[in-house]
Amino acid sequence: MAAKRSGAQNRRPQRDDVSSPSGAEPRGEPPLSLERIVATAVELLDAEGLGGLKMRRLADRLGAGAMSLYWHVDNKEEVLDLALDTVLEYRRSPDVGEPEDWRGQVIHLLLDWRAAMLRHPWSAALLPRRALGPNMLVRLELLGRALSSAGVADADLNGAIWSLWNHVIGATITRAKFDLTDDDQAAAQMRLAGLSERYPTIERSRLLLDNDWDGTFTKGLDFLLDGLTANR
Amino acid sequence: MAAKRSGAQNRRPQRDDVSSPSGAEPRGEPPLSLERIVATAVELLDAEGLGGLKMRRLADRLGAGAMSLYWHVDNKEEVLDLALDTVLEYRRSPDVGEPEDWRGQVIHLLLDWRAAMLRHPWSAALLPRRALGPNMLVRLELLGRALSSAGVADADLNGAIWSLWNHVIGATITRAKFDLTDDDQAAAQMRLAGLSERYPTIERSRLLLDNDWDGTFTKGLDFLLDGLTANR
DNA sequence: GAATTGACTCGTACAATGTACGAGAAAATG
DNA sequence: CATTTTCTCGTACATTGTACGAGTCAATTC
Repeated sequence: MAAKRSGAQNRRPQRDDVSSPSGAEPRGEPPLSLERIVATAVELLDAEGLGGLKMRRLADRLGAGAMSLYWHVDNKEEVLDLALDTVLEYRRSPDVGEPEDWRGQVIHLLLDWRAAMLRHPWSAALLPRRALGPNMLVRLELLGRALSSAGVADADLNGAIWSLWNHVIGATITRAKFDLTDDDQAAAQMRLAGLSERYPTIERSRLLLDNDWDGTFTKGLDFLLDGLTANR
Repeated sequence: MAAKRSGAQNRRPQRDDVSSPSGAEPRGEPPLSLERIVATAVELLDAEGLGGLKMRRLADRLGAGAMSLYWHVDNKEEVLDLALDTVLEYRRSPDVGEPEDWRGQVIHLLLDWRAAMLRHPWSAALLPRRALGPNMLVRLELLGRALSSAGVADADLNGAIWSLWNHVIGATITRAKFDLTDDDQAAAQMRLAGLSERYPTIERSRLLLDNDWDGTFTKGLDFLLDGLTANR
């Protein structure tokens, strides 16, 4: 028992040796900490993708031994959870905007959300498995507030939140997938062309090619918001 | 080179020994085949989830050696791809419905889609990574056709398809996640309660508890369809 | 019928990876 | 100084995907 770390903050006592006299470590590596681990994990994920995050590699980047991480973190999953939630932190825009423009607020909220995830494409793949971290909850809370202030009835609130959330999730995942498979994209349309008798419609519409992701996203968003407010 | 299998069908020459005289194999195991491998993989996934699919385990279930699978399949990823697409096969409902009821068709299409995925909850987690298999394409094709016949302009077609697709994806993933974390659900609301000052809205609406997933899904769908047809 | 080829199976072995364990170092505390 | 707490990390192991190559058996060719 007595889980080593639990919720312990890294209360480092400010190890104030300006330089270790024996210059074994050329780099003045700051000490390990949960924050540093997560930040570096995000770096690594951004640079190498989901598959690139190995505990050993992460430790290397931190100038630490692999097992040192495990004092701060229970396991790799926790690193991923924390990395995901970190990336989802909502930085309130300086201009809050007039509170009466609820629709603009919602749209801003969701666009920002989607943008945050697209900045870190690996985050999309984590969504299906990981739990909701505090930053995710903040976003849901803000969304709920905006909708509520827009006059969405309490009975419809959850449905509204989930619908919009689903839109973000779906759009982000789709977008991220097609970014990753990049070169596949042409190949995919090729494959389609070969079987164009079976898929005439999507072959003709070139569904897998020139897609206006941003446009699709905001259009779908408009439809949802229209619908949500239409039935009051 | 000469990739062992490539697109080769398993053209088994019908090994017609009714029973091997020396009863070494009590079980009349049918021979290995891509179909059997994928079918068994789906079984395993249904029974044990994504993490439960190990090549050795799969081979065991098939009464084969682990490495035998690799003649039929390039790697584990391919097994997952095939399992996902198998599960997404569209079985056309016997009553096709009148062609003029395009909206009913679309709704049926998407409900069926979602139902197929929820029957196999592991499929949701695969969506972000895997490519589009033939069965997925069939579904997109049918969706495109229905929308097209509904009068959606060609210019809007892709946007419409993707919006609806995103809705299915998002809803399915959200739903599957909350199914899996089941017991977490109560815990999640607890955690929320502890921090209810920070998340008053979603705490009050009990967002993480009593959710009417089916209702949310069809309602959001209605909004999207309304919007899609409203602007003609 | 003998030899060859090709389709298919599978045991062994290895590399990669997450992490249990426990020995320490270093700082805080008494 | 002694003791406890906090933190680091080398070693070792279990798990898992899969490369390799030998082996089996039927079909084909000579």
